[in-house]
Amino acid sequence: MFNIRTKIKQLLQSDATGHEVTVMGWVRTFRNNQFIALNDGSTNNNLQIVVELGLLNDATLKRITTGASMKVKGVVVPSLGKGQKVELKAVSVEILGDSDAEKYPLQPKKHSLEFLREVAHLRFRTNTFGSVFRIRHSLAFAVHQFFNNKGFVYLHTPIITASDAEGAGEMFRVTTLPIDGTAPRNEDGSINFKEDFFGKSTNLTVSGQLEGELGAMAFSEIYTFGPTFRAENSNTARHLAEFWMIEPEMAFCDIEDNMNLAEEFIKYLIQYAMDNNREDLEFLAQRLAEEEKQLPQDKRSELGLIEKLEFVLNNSFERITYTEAIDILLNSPAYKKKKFQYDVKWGIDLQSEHERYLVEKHFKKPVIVTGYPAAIKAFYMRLNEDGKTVAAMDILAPGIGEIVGGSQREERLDMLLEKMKAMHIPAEEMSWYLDTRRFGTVPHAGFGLGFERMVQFVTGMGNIRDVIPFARTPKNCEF
RNA sequence: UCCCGAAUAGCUCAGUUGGUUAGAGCAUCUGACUGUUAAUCAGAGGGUCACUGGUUCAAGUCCAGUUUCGGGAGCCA
Repeated sequence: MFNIRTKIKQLLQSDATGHEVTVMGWVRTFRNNQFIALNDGSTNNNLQIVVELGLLNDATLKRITTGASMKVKGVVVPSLGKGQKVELKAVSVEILGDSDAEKYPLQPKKHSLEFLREVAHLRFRTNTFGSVFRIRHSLAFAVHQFFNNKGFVYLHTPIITASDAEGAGEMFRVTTLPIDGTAPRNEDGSINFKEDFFGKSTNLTVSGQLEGELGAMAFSEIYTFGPTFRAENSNTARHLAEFWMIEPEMAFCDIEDNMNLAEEFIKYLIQYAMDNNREDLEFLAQRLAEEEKQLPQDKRSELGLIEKLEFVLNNSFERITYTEAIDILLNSPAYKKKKFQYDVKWGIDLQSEHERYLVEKHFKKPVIVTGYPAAIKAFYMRLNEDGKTVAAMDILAPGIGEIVGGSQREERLDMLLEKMKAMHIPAEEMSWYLDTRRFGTVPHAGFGLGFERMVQFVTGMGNIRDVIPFARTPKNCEF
């Protein structure tokens, strides 16, 4: 029975009138006992339903409240009022689900993002989150389209892993053992994980990369796109305990190819949203512009959201080495005026303030930094000729910080073993990983792109909790 | 986790040097109006001032602790 439904987006796209349609959706507002603004989530634009006097009895009129769902059959007519080209003259109205106006939390007015986070189960019904999550969908779809077009194999790497050698952060333990202190013990008092479900200690994945490399060593190019878990006690606007990450891994590929792919990928995603989510981007751009009016002039962005995205599309990312980045920082007015809280010298890890200076002040566009000191990067990154830097690359985006982290991998077995020993990574447990270097090793590279950070960049949303449907952060696991 | 700030009606906020009955706009409810665009007009209801303890004749207001949220930092994507 529901296939007779016309989507509101489709209806509003056409100027055609005179025909009868059936629409279904949720009431945004009901004005004047006569005009219903109906929304079905296909677009932020509401369909105006005109209910003529006498069509409905008082009891039914009272049930048309904000949030109520309904099925409306009517005739599409040119609108007499301003604000919309066409409207629906109702022939019949059926309330599908009532919404108690006294209890429904959403009002036809502006709500704070903080408040809407507390009603995340209903915030999809707002314009802002409607736009954000339609764009999120588009970007996810574009991820698959991009890699599929290039012949990459989508590889599902495991969510539960026994590997704790990655060092990408604190992990969530996965166990079926009791937590009340009665778990089986070894003689030395430690927990006996041989009795656990998998017969060993297991965690939620912090990265699919190592498994991804195994795939690349057969399919040449793979990518993963799945949830990732970090048990870090991070309380910021750009960290989640559960987030989605895209990790391509390419055989026969060096750091240069890796950078090229990452830049092309990011631009592809932006272009896809520009082509397919124009209305939603325009809505968010306007929302941002209004928000910025509250700020003092020096805090406002130079570019609007759409201009920012166009600028990124039309300009190459700046590519510099870590050593060059350090030099720029050392020669910067900010450094000379001692504006940096953290000192700058070769060998340090770049701090947020340093990254922001490079991206937002110096280059004013996305920057790819390569050739980091080996000591501050992961064991699997390939050692450069100089013997002290590795073929790592981080892409830094304005307002977001690190959006991509990647590297060419160390494919030389002896070098890799040496590095693992130096970094106290148990080679025995990683034997399956090392096999790729033992049997037909090839130069290869890959990167990880934080999906939510990408959504943040495209939508302009300042807090990562507002670009994932249900955020998991320290002390918060609602819904 | 660290630094700073905040928590008052369903929402957004005001509340003076501590002072007796805690306010506004919007929302809600009732009525009016009926081509409205966050409709408008009139009226009404609505409060554990985050929580726990303390100081005081008296605490929304001062102090301590806790919780949560926001801004910044660290860890990172």
